[in-house]
Amino acid sequence: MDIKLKIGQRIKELRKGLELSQESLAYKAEVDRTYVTDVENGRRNVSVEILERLIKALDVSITEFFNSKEFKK
Amino acid sequence: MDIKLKIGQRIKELRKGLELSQESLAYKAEVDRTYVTDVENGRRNVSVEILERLIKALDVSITEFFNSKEFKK
DNA sequence: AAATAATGACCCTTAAAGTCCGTTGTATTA
DNA sequence: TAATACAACGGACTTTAAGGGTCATTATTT
Repeated sequence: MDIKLKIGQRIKELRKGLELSQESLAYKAEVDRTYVTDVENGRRNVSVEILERLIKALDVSITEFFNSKEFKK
Repeated sequence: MDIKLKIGQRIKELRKGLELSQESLAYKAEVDRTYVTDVENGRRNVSVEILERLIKALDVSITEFFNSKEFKK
C-alpha cells in the first residue's frame, strides 16, 4: 500500500483516539484544515517537518507513530 | 535536534553499516547523487515518498528506521 | 426536517522540494 | 605524481508540496 495512505490512516487512527476533529488537529499542528483532510486521505506527499508537527500534535513520539503494523515491512 | 539532521544521521549510520557510498545509495533509491549528501547533512526537508525509497534502499523497514534513540521523544 | 458541525473534493498560487550540471577538497593507491 | 573514489558545495533549472479559497457532501444534533 502507498506510504501516503498508510501515514494518513495512522494519523486518522491516532486523531480519533484523542477525539479530535481534523480542524483541531490542524490548529495544533499549525497547518490548514483542508490539508489534514488531504493527508488523511493519502493525497499529500508530506515533508518530514510537517509530518513531525502532526505527530507532535498527536502526542506520540516519531518512534511510536511508525511502530504500527503497516510500517513493518 | 532538528528532524532533518536526525534523519540524515540515521541514513548515514545505516549506509555505512552496509558499506555503501552515497552514490551507490543514490542509485539504489533512484535519487540524485548530490541529494544524498544534502539529506545526510540535514539540509533537505525530505518528502515521505523519497524517504521511503531511501529507507528501502537501506534494507530496513520504516519501523526499524525510526526505532532509534533520536526519534524516541 | 432543518440547522450545525465535520469532512471531502476541487482549483489555483508561490514557496520549496528535487534534479542536474559542474568544481573543489581529501584520502587512498599505483 | 597521477589516477581513482568519495564527499561537499554552488548555481540554474524543473517539478511539486504547502497553503488557502470555495462549494459539495456527510454526519450529528435540535
